[in-house]
Amino acid sequence: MTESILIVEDEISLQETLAYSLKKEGYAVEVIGDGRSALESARKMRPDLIILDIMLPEMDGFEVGRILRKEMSAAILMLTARDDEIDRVVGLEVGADDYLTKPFSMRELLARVKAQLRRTRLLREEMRQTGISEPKHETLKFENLTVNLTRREVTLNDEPIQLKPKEYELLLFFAEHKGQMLSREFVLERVWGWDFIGDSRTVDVHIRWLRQKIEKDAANPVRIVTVRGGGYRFEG
Amino acid sequence: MTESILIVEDEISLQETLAYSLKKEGYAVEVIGDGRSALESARKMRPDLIILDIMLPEMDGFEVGRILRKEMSAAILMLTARDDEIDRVVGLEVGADDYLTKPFSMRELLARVKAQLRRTRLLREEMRQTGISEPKHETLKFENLTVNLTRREVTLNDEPIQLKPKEYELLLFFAEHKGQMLSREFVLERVWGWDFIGDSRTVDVHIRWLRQKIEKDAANPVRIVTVRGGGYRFEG
DNA sequence: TGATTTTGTTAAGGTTATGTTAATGACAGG
DNA sequence: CCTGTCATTAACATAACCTTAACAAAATCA
Repeated sequence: MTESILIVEDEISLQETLAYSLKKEGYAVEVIGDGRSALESARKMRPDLIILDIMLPEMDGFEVGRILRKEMSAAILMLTARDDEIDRVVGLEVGADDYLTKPFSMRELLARVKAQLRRTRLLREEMRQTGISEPKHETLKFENLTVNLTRREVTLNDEPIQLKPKEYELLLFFAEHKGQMLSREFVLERVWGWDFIGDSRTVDVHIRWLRQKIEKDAANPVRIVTVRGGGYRFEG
Repeated sequence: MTESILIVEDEISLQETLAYSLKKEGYAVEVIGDGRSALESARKMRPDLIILDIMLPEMDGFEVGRILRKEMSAAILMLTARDDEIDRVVGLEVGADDYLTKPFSMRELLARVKAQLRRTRLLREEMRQTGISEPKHETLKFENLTVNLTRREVTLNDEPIQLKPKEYELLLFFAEHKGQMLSREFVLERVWGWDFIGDSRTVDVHIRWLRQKIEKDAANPVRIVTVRGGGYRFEG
């Protein structure tokens, strides 16, 4: 399996240098010149790594990174021109996995690319060994509770129940992680989006509403139990 | 639990700068000055990230990195003096996750540390991810005692037992260091956090509670034995 | 043995985490 | 522009928890 890399860079000469060097290393390379097209390409291509310049026409690298980070697990390596962009790049705003400050040597870039892909590969292998990735089921069933993905509908005792959008997403997320303790932070990152800024207690309130709708006795929940000091756990 | 970093660096001034900055960021930091001791420290400490200089007395960074890479999953960030060492560092020989070429700014180091730990965290969470049908749970087992990381649950004779948050974290820490004598101070630093201010006897009290819950006879403990003048040791 | 240090044990008090409700403000659709 | 729905936050209530201090017991030392 050859690994694929998407280069998002508008400077033609750099485009060519990068593409040439990476291809020579055996990667499948695609190049795109502006931010907006980058989104499309990435969605189609599902690359293993994205090399992303900050200065871009149409939509800057911050924004592109922010969006792609949410949508896929590809490693993101950002190219910055200025030192003071580092914090935004690696910090909460984008959450890039690595960065390079211009000017950089090709050797340096190749080294970082290699390191990132190495990590991704390890991750994938682990996931395969533990049998994690699998196709999404049409509906998830738990005794008298079902979550229908295609209809986006939840039933209790075969009766559809009315959930607010966030409640549905939350329940779905818990349902997909049955038996797993989920911290508020993890839930926020995955359901609300990694860039959510706000109080983690928000989760509590939504849990409360969910409980009222899916628990027999909301005051003594058995489906979504709280793990004090940790988070919550869906028991099915 | 706070994330821990092992710094392997012989230059005193750099040691201090690194340790100071990283502690200020909230990490538990330990420093060691030569290659051979680094191995011991790393085995005991089980850090989340290792900052490893190449130039070291006793045993150079290449060798240390090569060995540790095999033994643990900690991220390795190497400090190189020369550009032409990059290939050896990141390539097959060591397999470091990242590197910095001296001289580097503290901001740059912090950014890379943050990015690495973020990845590690994500990777662990992914690994713990259950998938839809039957969860693959990461579990530590000791005869009739199990610690389930995924569920954040402890069972004794297959029956879940109720642990308070600190008790759970404490037991987990001991379980991860089976057979090792752990001083109160070390336990405090890693379980309570390096910035905990207070009496180390606090540990005793929690140990007591743990014993009541996991020992057959709490008055004559065999799982968590006390090492007089030293600390405690988990025997499994 | 008697003195001293270390650890065991317990309970009280302050602290923190979670449950719960309501108010606020954002947003979409009419 | 109004109306209704929803997400978020603040605020308060309650329950669980952690730390400390104090004394007891055990081990160590002189």
